[in-house]
Amino acid sequence: MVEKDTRRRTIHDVAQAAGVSISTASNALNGTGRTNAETRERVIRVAKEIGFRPNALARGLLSKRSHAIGMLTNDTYGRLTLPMAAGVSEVLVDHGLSVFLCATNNDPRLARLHLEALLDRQVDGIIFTATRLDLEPPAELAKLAIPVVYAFAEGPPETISFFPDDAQGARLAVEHLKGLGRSRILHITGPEDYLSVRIRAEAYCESFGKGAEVHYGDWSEEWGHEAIDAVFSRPGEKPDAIFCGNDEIARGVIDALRDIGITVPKDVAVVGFDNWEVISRQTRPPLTTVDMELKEIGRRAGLAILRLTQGEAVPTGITRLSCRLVVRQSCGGQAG
Amino acid sequence: MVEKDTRRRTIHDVAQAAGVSISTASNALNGTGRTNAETRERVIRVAKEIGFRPNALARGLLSKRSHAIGMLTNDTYGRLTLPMAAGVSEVLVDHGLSVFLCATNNDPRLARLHLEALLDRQVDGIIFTATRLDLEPPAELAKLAIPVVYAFAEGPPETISFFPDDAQGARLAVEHLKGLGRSRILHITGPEDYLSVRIRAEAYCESFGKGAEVHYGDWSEEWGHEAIDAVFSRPGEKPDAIFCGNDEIARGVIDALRDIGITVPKDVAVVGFDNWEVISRQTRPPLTTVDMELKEIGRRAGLAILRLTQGEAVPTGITRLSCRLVVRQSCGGQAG
DNA sequence: GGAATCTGATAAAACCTTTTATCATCACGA
DNA sequence: TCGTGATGATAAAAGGTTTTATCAGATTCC
Repeated sequence: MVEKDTRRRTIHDVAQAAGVSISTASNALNGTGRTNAETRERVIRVAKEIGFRPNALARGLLSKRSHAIGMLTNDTYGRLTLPMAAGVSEVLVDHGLSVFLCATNNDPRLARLHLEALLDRQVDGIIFTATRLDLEPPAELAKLAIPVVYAFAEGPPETISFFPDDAQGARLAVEHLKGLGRSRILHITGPEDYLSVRIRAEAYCESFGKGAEVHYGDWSEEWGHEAIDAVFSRPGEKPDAIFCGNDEIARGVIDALRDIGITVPKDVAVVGFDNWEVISRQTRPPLTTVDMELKEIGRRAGLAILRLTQGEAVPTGITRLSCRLVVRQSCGGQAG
Repeated sequence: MVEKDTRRRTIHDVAQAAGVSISTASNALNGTGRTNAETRERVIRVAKEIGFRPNALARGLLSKRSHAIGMLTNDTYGRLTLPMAAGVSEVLVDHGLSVFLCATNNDPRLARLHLEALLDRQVDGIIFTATRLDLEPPAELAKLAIPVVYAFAEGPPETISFFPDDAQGARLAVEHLKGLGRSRILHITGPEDYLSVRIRAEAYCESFGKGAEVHYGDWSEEWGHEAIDAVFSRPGEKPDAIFCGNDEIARGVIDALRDIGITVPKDVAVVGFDNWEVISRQTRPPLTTVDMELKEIGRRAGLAILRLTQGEAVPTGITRLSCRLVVRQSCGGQAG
């Protein structure tokens, strides 16, 4: 009985089958050196026939480029990190780069463990992402010899970071509401110690002007309820629009309004933030909300790493990427 | 001005600094061969001093084990895949294995591209996960020379698959409701062409017995509303409990019940499926639901790959892992 | 004292690929 | 005929690590 050889084919096998030396095979396959057109064709044909694929480890060992990057994330695979990872991967896969995903779960020990593993693997670069903008990235990162890009996280000076443009997103929401004729717009949002919360609140105040009113709380539906109950039970003029810090709060707001007999969007228009579809599509009415374009942030971060690994320069500093307003039915206007 | 040497330290540097040969250094560091205790200590100390870490590429090239695995997933980083990825990573990181995450986005071209990249990188194994149990995994997978494990997906015969135990999960829900004295339990669930939907429905019917009633629909809150409206507007006896196919449906059901003046859990108890916390924690009252323990599925899949790469045998076939009932307030009972 | 055994260290091969330098062959011009 | 250049192929080195086989020296035993 003949044993089938299950070994992977190497360039040695190609050379032997094509009747040339290893170096000639390599030159032919990579288009380097000087090779006769006929031999080159033959080598390529033979390589395809026997199913040769170069060993990335050997290649990386020599070139000192592993064609892999690491993605280090702060959180346990939350909803922010993953769309970004999709964007990163999307940009890189066609350039032959693969992505190691490392969840540090906010544990410094785990972060160091993963970081060391990545360096041992000679990754070409690292993308660091966080769930909160104002969370400090591990200091070791800044000292590495390989490129590092921060996405949804801010690195030290002279590094490269990508963020959603929170201020522009907030303005988008407020301008939309103003454009629909709303004049008493409230802002109900998350905890004030989040940087993004402060930026959005500030942009809201500037854009809306006199009469702006911000209610800080937490990221829950519960809080949306509470805030509405408080606002509508006090005397005086009532708001005709609510700009919410995220979609969960918006959902609570909408439910609370319905409970006290106020119609959305006729009496009060509501805008959310995040476009977390499981929530925003399922509210009644479906929620108009600000999408942070996380996938695009991932794409840009991936592109930056790609350029850096190719030795090109990428401008340092923070790049803020535009948010997009997703119009559904919670504001009235064209969609009714 | 002296240039700082930014090169990574190699075992050659260690050997030189310790005044021994490369082989001795290797033996000392790995505890192989015969080494004098004193020399061994010295080598280890020197290695630590100059910050030596072995190059994983070189190591992998020789040992033919890259100490990395690939995770191939069907969906665009959905909520099912990611808890599993966390579980996988959690098990493997302490064994020095890293994880390549590849999202195929249901595109066969992309799947092949990623698969080839993984093989070129000499990964030690592959975990395939899908968003739907009855989706066919790519056929190439079965022919690979490296171990493959399926998580939340079924491989061909003689392969290794891990699933949540849908039947047990459904029984858990029904028994819980029965134990609380509920006697007219309805099942409102997703599309009948999902295998898991059929399994859960069947288990519900068996466990509940005579009078079982299944309503198939889609995975939306909308559908939960509709179903409740239909059931409660028809004549005859009304249910006192609803077992829902997922948390979104359950949320729709709870909202619909409130709208028609029926109190949860006093008049009708509700159980969900998935324990998708953004929903299950935020319903009013918070939802009692079945958790599929996705992270545990990931852990088991990771463990299986680990064993296989170490040459140990792992029993083939489908392993169904128990679901867990998360008791909140939507059923009454001890939690009120 | 000489053979046998043991100890500790090392040289060299191997893993697979790319690249540099070398070599052989042939054509061509002087 | 000899040198010059160009062409096409190849041997060898390099990358960093592990492993096998070898070697020198010390120890033990008769």
